[in-house]
Amino acid sequence: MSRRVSESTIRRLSYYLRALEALEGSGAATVSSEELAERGGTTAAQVRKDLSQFGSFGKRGLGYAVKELECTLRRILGLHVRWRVALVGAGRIGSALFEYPNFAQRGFDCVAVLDADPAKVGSRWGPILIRPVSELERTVRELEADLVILAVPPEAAQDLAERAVGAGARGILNFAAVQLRVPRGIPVKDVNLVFEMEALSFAITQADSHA
Amino acid sequence: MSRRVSESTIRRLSYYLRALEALEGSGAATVSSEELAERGGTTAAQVRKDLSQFGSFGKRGLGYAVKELECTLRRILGLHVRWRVALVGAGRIGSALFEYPNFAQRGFDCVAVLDADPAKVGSRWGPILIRPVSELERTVRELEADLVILAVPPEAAQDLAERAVGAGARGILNFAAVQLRVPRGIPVKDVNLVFEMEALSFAITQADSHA
DNA sequence: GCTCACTTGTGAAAAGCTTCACAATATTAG
DNA sequence: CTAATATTGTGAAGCTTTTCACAAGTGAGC
Ligand SMILES: NC(=O)c1ccc[n+]([C@@H]2O[C@H](COP(=O)([O-])OP(=O)(O)OC[C@H]3O[C@@H](n4cnc5c(N)ncnc54)[C@H](O)[C@@H]3O)[C@@H](O)[C@H]2O)c1
Ligand SMILES: NC(=O)c1ccc[n+]([C@@H]2O[C@H](COP(=O)([O-])OP(=O)(O)OC[C@H]3O[C@@H](n4cnc5c(N)ncnc54)[C@H](O)[C@@H]3O)[C@@H](O)[C@H]2O)c1
Repeated sequence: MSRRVSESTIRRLSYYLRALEALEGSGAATVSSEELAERGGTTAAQVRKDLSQFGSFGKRGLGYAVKELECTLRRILGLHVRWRVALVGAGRIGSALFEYPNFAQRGFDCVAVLDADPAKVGSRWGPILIRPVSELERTVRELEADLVILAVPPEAAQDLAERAVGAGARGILNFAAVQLRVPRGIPVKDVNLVFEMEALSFAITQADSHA
Repeated sequence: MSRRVSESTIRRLSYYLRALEALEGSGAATVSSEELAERGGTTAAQVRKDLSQFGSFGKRGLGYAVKELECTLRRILGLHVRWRVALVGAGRIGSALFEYPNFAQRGFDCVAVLDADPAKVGSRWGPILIRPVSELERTVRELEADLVILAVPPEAAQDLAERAVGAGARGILNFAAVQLRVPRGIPVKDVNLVFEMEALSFAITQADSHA
């Protein structure tokens, strides 16, 4: 059943899951690939291909059972368990993320916050005490953090990534604008908002020069 | 010269530009596709293919002139002009973005901040006065904002996107977890951090079930 | 000038992803 | 039970992106 699944498929699964949640709220019991496609911004054929990589979840003639597919998608995405997250960098982005209620709602629990700034270390964010980043390894190990969010300056990111992985972290969400080198098998997701803005800049410029 | 350029190519161009800036700082005058690839997390052949879509910028046997290529990439990405940005939603993400110095450094100037909350409207963020979102159209039009950042709740995003585009906005960076429908030719970039976390969750779960 | 080491630019091959098209299957109505 | 209608699951086709491989160009050393 499982060969390599593409990044794009995974992103779409997340969209489908959102769509299903919305549908469940509105009381629908089943949904067609057509409708799921509409909400996920893709095509019906793509929806079916995506899902078929993991099994056969629909009924011909009828569509997919909303609740059941929702549950299946959660399981596929690994969202049937809760994830333990350590946040490194208690700055502007770090604090926005920390206060973002969707993470916890989605199964991602922030179990620790770390920072290098002595002025921040020791202060409290709600129930969480900000720890010195020198305790990164111990924190990841003892609190069994699965995921690490790096919201630190670019020059600190590589070192922190290595240390976190060495201590047992299994995946990284990286806000620093550097290409992290990590051991094979450790997934890294980069978020770079400037790159997104640059892509907009390119698209507009391109359109202009063509007009 | 210009057929359709892929999203992935554009993202890599951004990486190359960062790499070139770093190289310029370290005094190097030329750089090979090999070295650029290393820093951009890709392969030498990919670098050359990416660049060749826009012209021939290298010298065989030597590589690329750092300063020159940097300048060329800026022009390709449309970063030789400054972009005027309106930020809609002065919440947690909005304020982190507003204070992020890299945007301005990169040519993206925040010319207005808008919010629906009467408690926020009228207060100042540095030199900027927060405006009521009812003035969105007028603001975009009068301040000639090119780009709009939507850092608002999902249910407000579609309406605001339509209004912004109607008033002349040419691109959107969207933090709300909805698939925006906009007129053809208006680029939209979605940032969804929960989706990134879910992709990590999937990758780890997948790896486990395979082990 | 000639050779050598190096590196680009690019057509062609390979790999990956999306769309198409339709047989297979389920439900409903008569 | 049969016909009509709906919708999935999937091989094959089509398209896009990446990788390969190498001719062609460049500068340095002698
Ligand atoms: N603010 C934004 O909107 C934004 C947007 C995109 C990307 N980013 C990126 O995210 C990262 C963080 O940005 P920010 O705006 O939150 O910066 P910030 O300066 O507000 O916060 C960075 C935090 O990291 C801490 N820190 C520095 N070195 C550290 C280390 N070695 N170990 C642990 N903590 C350390 C600092 O004390 C600070 O609290 C940067 O790489 C930035 O480029 C930020
Ligand atoms: N905080 C995060 O880390 C984070 C992460 C990922 C995504 N997001 C998404 O980004 C968006 C903003 O998140 P946030 O955490 O900053 O939320 P927030 O509640 O802190 O801020 C939202 C702001 O939007 C304003 N607003 C509400 N309706 C509006 C309208 N119609 N017009 C203009 N302004 C309006 C509110 O007054 C508030 O100031 C949300 O869609 C959220 O899901 C946030």
